[in-house]
Amino acid sequence: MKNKLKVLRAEHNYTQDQLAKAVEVSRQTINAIEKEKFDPSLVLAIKLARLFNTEIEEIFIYSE
Amino acid sequence: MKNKLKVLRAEHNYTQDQLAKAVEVSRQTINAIEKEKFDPSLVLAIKLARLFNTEIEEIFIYSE
DNA sequence: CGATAATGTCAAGTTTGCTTGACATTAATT
DNA sequence: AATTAATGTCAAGCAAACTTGACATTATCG
Repeated sequence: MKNKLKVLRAEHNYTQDQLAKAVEVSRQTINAIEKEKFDPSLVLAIKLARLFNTEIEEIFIYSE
Repeated sequence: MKNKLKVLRAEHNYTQDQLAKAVEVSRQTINAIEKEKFDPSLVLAIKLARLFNTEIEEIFIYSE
């Protein structure tokens, strides 16, 4: 799964740490997702979409 | 998190087993999600939304 | 009623998401 | 150049998602 987290975060002027706090996960989790080490849980994906005022599938692109 | 899986599945005339196969998980996983034992992964949520031609947040309702 | 399909549930095990803590690298500021 | 902020990454551990296998209960149907 690909994602546009880093871009969205930049557009909204958040550091990884600030974003982590805003969605209540650790900074390492945000970093790992940006680096596509793993995918977020559904709850985290929802929180991120809401924070950035967009749809989950605008952030997370899944093919197949 | 609440969800409308059971209703959607009924509307589309799927058995739990058929749905499980359609989204490539076990029947028990579908059952557990319907019974709200746990939430699906993001990938599974996306597959379900696509199969039912709807949005993730139309199926999975998260508050807070 | 009796058979079969569908659903519910439990246990045990694997994988994945996420945590804390630590430290190294890179970018920004002074 | 030196300090600080931000990011990258690793390890160890816990929790949640998901698996297989088994069996019990509830619907459906001949």
